Amino acid sequence: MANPLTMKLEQFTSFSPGDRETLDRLASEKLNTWAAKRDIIADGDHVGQIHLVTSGLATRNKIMPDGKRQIMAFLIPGDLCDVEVFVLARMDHAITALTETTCALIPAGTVTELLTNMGGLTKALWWSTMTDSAVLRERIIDHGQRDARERLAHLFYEMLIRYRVIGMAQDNSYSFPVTQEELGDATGLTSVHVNRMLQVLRTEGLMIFSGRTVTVLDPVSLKQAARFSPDYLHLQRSANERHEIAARAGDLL
Amino acid sequence: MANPLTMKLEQFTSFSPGDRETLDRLASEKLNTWAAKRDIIADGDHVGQIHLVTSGLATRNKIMPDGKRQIMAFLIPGDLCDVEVFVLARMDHAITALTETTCALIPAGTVTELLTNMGGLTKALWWSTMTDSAVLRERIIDHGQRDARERLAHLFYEMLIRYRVIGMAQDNSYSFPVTQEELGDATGLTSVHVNRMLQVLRTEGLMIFSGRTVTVLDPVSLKQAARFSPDYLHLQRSANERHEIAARAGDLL
DNA sequence: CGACGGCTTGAGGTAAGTCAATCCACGTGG
DNA sequence: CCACGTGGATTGACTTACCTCAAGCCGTCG
Repeated sequence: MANPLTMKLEQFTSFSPGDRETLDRLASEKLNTWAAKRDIIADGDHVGQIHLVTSGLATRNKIMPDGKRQIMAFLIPGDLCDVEVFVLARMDHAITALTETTCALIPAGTVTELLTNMGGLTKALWWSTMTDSAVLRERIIDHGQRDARERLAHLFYEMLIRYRVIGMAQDNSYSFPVTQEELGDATGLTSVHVNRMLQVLRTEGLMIFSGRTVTVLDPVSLKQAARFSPDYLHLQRSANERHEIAARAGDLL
Repeated sequence: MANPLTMKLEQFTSFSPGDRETLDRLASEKLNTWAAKRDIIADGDHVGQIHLVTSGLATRNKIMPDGKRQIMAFLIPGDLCDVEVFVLARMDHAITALTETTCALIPAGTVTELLTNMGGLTKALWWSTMTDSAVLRERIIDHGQRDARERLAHLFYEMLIRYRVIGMAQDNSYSFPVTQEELGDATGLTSVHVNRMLQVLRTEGLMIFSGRTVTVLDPVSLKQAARFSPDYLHLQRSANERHEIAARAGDLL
């Protein structure tokens, strides 16, 4: 009987018998089962192996500080839970079993082997992809959990950090040449409503968006208004290196 | 002067001098510039090289059939446009310059080299990651473009395909043991509203969700109600192989 | 100067949320 | 075998965040 991962992958590629055998073996070798409502991987976990769902149903989810839960994806047999292992230090969300769920654990050895053979460019590609996904997930949270004002605050705060990281922010302001229409298309709002919320943020003294430039007046309050939690950007390196990034984005995290 | 990609990546890792040199070279070797409002990569394009933004501002976006635009991400210097090259045949969205934007093109040679050295498992990981991202992007479109009924229809239709692909759907029905509360957490709706919309879908004769089981009564109409476009799942192989998948999900695409 | 793209403001409409009661299926213990 | 508790589904009445439509404004560019 074919395993669900191979079935999925065969939708787009043909495997050599060797590849298929490897995949089949990985998918059946080291199994583990979780009861319903149990976390397969908890938010913040550092995982050294990859989990492949082989039966059951799980969710990729995040519990917000206010207790609300955002489900970002349903995981069914054949789905991988935590490819982020490759490059990111820790999970920025949880994987939770909805029903009894069993996973195949792709052994740490295989993973570290792949990691060590990885060139600088490949690693760069993975990191870029993984953080992009994390940003996409945050955008889903946006819509589920944040209202219009919070969403805009979040976008502007995130962009400040991203421009800081590449050295293109001057202090707390940066050039961001978009129209309010485009802000609307990005946040799922109308330009009319974007306009009104920008006024609110301005009168609150949090930030100004004018002349294609964002000026953050009160970073702390803006962060609060955005209900911003920096972990999803994965900018934190090990503690003894932290001073290096402090110069760029550290105080925003 | 450090290039933005290296600056970004150094937030999480240290490079060997050799790696850094390679990255710096790739980021400056083959440059190309696009005027504002031009597509850097069009929806449906098949791309053989990777685009790295080095200056300017672009969006990752999708134009819907009704003409509305959903911006899924802003791309700033240091961001990669199309890592999907690795495994997916074609782009399922566009990259558009907002202002004049220049990109470094990572040459096709480098990319194919990486591709050929890729083992079956690595390829599987990439494909899984890339389609997961595509599903995440579709979820963003959900919130920007679809109302509650369409969103639920979309979720149920997508799950039907996914269960079909792994051989776990019987005809047009599948077991989906979630509560209406959980459907709400996934779609960004309240359980109350989920309930009402499920009733609508039922009375319209499109589908029934009862006893933890989804039964699609009218797949064609459900697909229409969901405004479902299958390209983001990347299940289409080359034309001469298409008959192979017809048995599983083909008629749904 | 007029045209145009983008911003601003106002008046009304609607999809979805909130709150709260009721109902139903079930499992469990007396 | 029935009483009860519990988690989930259902329904109704009311509220609200955001949308739509539409007009007016403002700066810029040909």
